[in-house]
Amino acid sequence: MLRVVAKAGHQDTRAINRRLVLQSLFRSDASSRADLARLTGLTPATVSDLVAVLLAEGLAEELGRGPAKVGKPSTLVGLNVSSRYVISADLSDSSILRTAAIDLAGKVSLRVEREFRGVTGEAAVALTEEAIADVISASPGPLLGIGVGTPGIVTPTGTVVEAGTLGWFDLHLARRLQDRFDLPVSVSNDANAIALAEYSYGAGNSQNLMAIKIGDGVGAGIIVNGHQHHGESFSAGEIGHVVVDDDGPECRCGRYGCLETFLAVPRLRAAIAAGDDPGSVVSAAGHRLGLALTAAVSVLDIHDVVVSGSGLPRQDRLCRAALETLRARTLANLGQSVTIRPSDLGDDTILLGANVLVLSQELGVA
Amino acid sequence: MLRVVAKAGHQDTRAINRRLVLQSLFRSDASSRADLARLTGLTPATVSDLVAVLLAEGLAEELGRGPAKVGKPSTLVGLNVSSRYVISADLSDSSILRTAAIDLAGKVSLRVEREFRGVTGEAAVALTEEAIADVISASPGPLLGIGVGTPGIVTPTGTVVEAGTLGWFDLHLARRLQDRFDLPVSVSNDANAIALAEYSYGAGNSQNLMAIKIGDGVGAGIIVNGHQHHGESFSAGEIGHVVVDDDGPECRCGRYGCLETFLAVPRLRAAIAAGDDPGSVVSAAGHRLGLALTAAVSVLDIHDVVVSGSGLPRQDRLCRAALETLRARTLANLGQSVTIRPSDLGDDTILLGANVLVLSQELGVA
DNA sequence: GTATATTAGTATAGTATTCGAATATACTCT
DNA sequence: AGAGTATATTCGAATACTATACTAATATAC
Repeated sequence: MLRVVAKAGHQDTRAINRRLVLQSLFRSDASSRADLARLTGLTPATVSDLVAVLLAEGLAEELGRGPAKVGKPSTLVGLNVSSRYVISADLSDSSILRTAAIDLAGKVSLRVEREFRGVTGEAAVALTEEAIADVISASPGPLLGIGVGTPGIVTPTGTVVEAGTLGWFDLHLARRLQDRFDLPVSVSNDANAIALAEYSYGAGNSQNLMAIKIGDGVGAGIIVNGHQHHGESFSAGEIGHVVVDDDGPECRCGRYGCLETFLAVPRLRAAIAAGDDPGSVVSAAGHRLGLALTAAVSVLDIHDVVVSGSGLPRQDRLCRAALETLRARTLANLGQSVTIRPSDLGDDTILLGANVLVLSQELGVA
Repeated sequence: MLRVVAKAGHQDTRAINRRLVLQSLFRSDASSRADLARLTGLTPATVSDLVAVLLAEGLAEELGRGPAKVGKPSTLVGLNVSSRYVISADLSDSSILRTAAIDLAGKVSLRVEREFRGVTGEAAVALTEEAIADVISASPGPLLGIGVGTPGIVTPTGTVVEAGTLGWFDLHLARRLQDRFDLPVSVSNDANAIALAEYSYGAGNSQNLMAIKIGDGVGAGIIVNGHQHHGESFSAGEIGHVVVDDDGPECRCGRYGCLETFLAVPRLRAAIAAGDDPGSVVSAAGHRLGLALTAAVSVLDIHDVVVSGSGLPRQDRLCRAALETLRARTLANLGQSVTIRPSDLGDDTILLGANVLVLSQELGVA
């Protein structure tokens, strides 16, 4: 079991209870202090105190009278969704760099995009900083922090260990941005960001979730027990280079038959362009995905798998094929419980995931 | 990210700091209060206070003078390893029921075993209670709690959802034992218990670990980020019925080519008895294990895989074969970091795991 | 042999934060 | 109008931390 690593003092108690109240505010549009006390288990006195702080900070706002019942009428308190904004950046697309300001309700209220093709190394850092600076300067309110979703291997402290497409190696991106903008910065792998977004804003509501990101490559982000899972060397989710067919085509990694060789968008496109029936191509790819998922899903007992990929054709069919294969190859019990579904969060998924990261880091919510 | 679910008060602060001190005591044989303060980050005054409590409870004991250096000599404080005992039960073996009393150092100080073959349902509960009662009555000191490792699907609250071999379905074993013995009870799946034991007492020292239990069936226990992972329906680790060969032999689950059909001890024995070369049989089984592990290990980025099975022949060879297959089928980087090794904790692994469960539940250590 | 420095541990006062109880408030119901 | 009820605040007690000062016991330098 996880060792306790830090001592606790009064402020920690306070921080936990504050988070509890904030979480309640995030979940419902309006609650009275009495409601919050019941929800959190805290005494009314403590809740009043905490709410006063949140009101003073502007995070919460009073919303007038509650419904009239017997007794003193309640004063409703709600989250002030436009009191803070998160700056999010999505570096996962090799052709376009997306940045946005997102309010506390998760609504994108401002967007800045930049042509991104071919930019790597320091130039990519500079371009990212530029775009972020633009959003910040036009941002509609005070900022909570900056969240970034990037391809590659990322540590929880925001160092990009390796991101080949961007030419980044051991780049402490979080520190760079922190120094530049003097704001808290959180960085996450793009697939992990998708998982976070799905966890907080998606259709499912389980504590364990896997998000498959299909693009030029194939990766996965995992939520285990409500937490992002990074893995021993921060490489959790590396599913693209699992071999699923010993006689498969050559992969850019040098092996043959990696999942990526069947599932990456360019491969799918190429197969379809070559005249193969699109349905069959996608089904075959889904089958391979199912092969790779079976063991992982079984071992983790995950019921919620989300597939996300822009420009990915026939996602429904892909998911169906994957599920079919998975069901044929694991316990009936598990197979019946698992769903594999396309993401329904659209093109902003990674931006939203980066937003969740900051919300969770800075406010302890989402 | 995981929602905070409970409010915090003064006692929680206290509990966390107490755990910190206890953990330090568990880790080293003797430390001065000043050492503990440095280790935990707490002030000397707080440490003194907490140590006083632990001394009063008998959990800690003073051990005389520390080494003479400049300044006032220190008084060493250490864990009193015989101040509490955990009662552990291992129900995983279909022929023998093992119970033991284990001291705080993890040493088995008393053993009671019972013939177990064929006993199921209520009779199995009765037999378990009997054996536990025997250990308790002969136990060498005050008890911390009861820990049980059992086959089957077990919830974190100690309900055995399903344990076919024992004929248990929806049995709230923890409550039964709690009512009978008036002690805290923790119950865990046997493979999970092995994982816990390896995590706390094993050779590795990573926060992510997978333990493969090979017996009549095949299961896995997983430690993710220092925590036991139960999965969405408490079935995490179900790896035995992942299909690894479409043309494999029929499995008791009705499918063909499940991992179990290659790896379960009876299957291995049968193959060897049939005259096949033992080395080849084991290698082939290891290969299948590697197939099943590849995706799971890749997705979770686990570096430490432990194989445990009593009566399992040539474990070294099995592990080597599994690793070889795994390396051939995933990223070189990951493959190089992964180790697959036989357990070195012997026949008491599950007892020790159940012990860890109780230590972690009741003292917040291990 | 004495003064000084150093480390251990405790005692005391101050502070943060929660909790419980009492109280003020403002409404509905009769 | 008066009783009843739920909301919210105020106030004091309790808890457990931190900081600071203090005592104790030793080694070391001279």
